[in-house]
Amino acid sequence: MKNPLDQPTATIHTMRARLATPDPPPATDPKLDALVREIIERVADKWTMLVLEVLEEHGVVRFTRLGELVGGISQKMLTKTVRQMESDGLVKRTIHPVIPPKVEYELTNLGRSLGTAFCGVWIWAEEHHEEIDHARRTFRRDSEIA
Amino acid sequence: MKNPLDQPTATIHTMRARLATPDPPPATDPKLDALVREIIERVADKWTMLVLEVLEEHGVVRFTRLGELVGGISQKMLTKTVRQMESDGLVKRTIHPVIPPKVEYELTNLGRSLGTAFCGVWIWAEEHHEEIDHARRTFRRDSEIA
DNA sequence: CTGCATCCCAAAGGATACTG
DNA sequence: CAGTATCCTTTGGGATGCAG
Repeated sequence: MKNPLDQPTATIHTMRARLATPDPPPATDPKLDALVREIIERVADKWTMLVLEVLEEHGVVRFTRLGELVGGISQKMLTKTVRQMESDGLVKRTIHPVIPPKVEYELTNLGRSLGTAFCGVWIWAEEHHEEIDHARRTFRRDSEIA
Repeated sequence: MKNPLDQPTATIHTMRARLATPDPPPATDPKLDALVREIIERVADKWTMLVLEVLEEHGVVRFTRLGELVGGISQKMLTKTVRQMESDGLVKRTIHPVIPPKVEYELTNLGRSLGTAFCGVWIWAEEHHEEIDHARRTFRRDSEIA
């Protein structure tokens, strides 16, 4: 697909205006949009959200335990995800210089704030899982007809 | 540090307990959790969220235009993403039997409700992008020291 | 033992060409 | 225009190795 120019796409301004902020009109700032979009691309990730969930639930967790709690994640991806989250300031990593080694992970305030923001999606999933299930069945059935 | 969201771990379970029935639901249903988790894994996807955003902003959009508005997505992924969203009941796909072909995409009510739920994350990204940026710089700097 | 890096293979994703 | 098919690159996952 041709991608002549990164169309400024993301327009959070509309949604913000919709919600509460009676701020000045959305003089769309392309740089801000690009920035926000980049963050969404990073954060809208399956493993990131799952790790976030687990840390939110369990507080301070060690590496292996974190992997168990997330479930179905490879060490490699867990490392990568958790490093990225750390670099973005979502997670704090504490190394205890003991033998055997002990490294603990926990959310930062920033991480917790993301968890809160994303909480709405968990609730959405819980409230609408039946609709989704129904839609999937209908879609499959319609596809079979063809 | 204006962060009204700094509550101790808002999770789906604690939220449920908080909002819904005050007595019985501390017991977690593993099947429901698995179901909800599966939905999160599907939905917590970069392209899905970006397409959702675009459709929320622009209403009814044709295929090519949708790709342009999302930006940086290949035809393949756009097709795949939009098909998956359709099968999950988030998107309605309308084929107009004309030449040249015309296929229009728009959100369903379910899709719009997800958009609303995810809106909190966009706002979060906008409010905290500076913190993230700072965290990244700090992380890089600290890494360079080592 | 814990935690992370490496190797290797499978799967996801991008670019292009082509059809209805 | 809206895809599908094809080819090729990039990324993710399992297993292993290894340092602390």
